[in-house]
Amino acid sequence: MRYSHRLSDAVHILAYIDIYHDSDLSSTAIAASVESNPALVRRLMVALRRAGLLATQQGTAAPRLARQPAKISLLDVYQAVEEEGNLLHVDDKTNPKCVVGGNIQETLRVAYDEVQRAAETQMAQITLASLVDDIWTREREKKANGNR
Amino acid sequence: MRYSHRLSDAVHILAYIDIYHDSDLSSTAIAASVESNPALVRRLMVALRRAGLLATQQGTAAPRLARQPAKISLLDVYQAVEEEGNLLHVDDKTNPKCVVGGNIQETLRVAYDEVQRAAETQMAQITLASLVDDIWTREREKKANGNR
DNA sequence: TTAGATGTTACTTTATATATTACATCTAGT
DNA sequence: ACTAGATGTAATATATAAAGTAACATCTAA
Repeated sequence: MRYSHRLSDAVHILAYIDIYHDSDLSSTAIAASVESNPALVRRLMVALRRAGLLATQQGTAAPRLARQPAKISLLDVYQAVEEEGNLLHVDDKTNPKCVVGGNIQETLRVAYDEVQRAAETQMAQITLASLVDDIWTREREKKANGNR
Repeated sequence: MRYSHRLSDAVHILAYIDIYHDSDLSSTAIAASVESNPALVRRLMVALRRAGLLATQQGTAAPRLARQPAKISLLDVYQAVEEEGNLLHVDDKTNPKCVVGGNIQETLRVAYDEVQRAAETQMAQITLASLVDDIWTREREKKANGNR
């Protein structure tokens, strides 16, 4: 499969807006950091706005976080940008005439739901604040190593 | 993205072999239940054999489970057939000159690893035996409803 | 009024999971 | 040994979804 980077890019956008809140926050500037393109950034920002995570508006006003970083979880971002929202996928064209083919779809759906819940519980415990903290920690470490 | 059904199809194969152990277990027969094609089934069976879950051999011998269904977990199957094995994916081409772009990849990798562990812990608790039980339960319920 | 941004759509490109085909290889049964 | 019929394996084609691209309407602050 071709992997989706929507979640990673959305976190990137939010972290960028938090860290560079006094600089250029245009979709073009953010896209340069993501190494993607402005339209994709804008589409993701719309999804984040609809989920109540980001305050954006047309015109020249800079976007800002709609909640404190500590109040935004990875799960919030995941649910904002991954509409399908399933980490595992059922094969939905099995043979209904067979005991296995006729029932395994529902069986797997229930099992996958349990896995999904476990993953989402963990995602709920990771905040944008902790991710931004980690980014800064790594940045400091890089500087310290570079100056040795 | 086009969703991968490797895990679902692999579980399907194992459940089929468990349930239909006295019938035709050729890759062609299994492919008819999966509504896929024999080559895909064979490729998945090779992966399952390499992981020690399935005993197959060339020639006419029927495949059989290498372990009891209660000793085969969804995690075992997942690790057997999903070589990449990451449910979430880091965008690996961010701008290294930016504080965010230069560090977020590693930051997200650590966070995603925690989510992955939570999901895998749950997968480890789901066995092939419980999945096959669930398939039979659904089959009985369908029959009961059909005979009303 | 206007510059410059977002919101939005349509289309193109690219990546990759699966389907398809073919054939080498092996084994059980004769 | 021979053969039928199965698996193991690779090459290629196809389908599909993610991301890239371009264009433009819309809005807002100065």
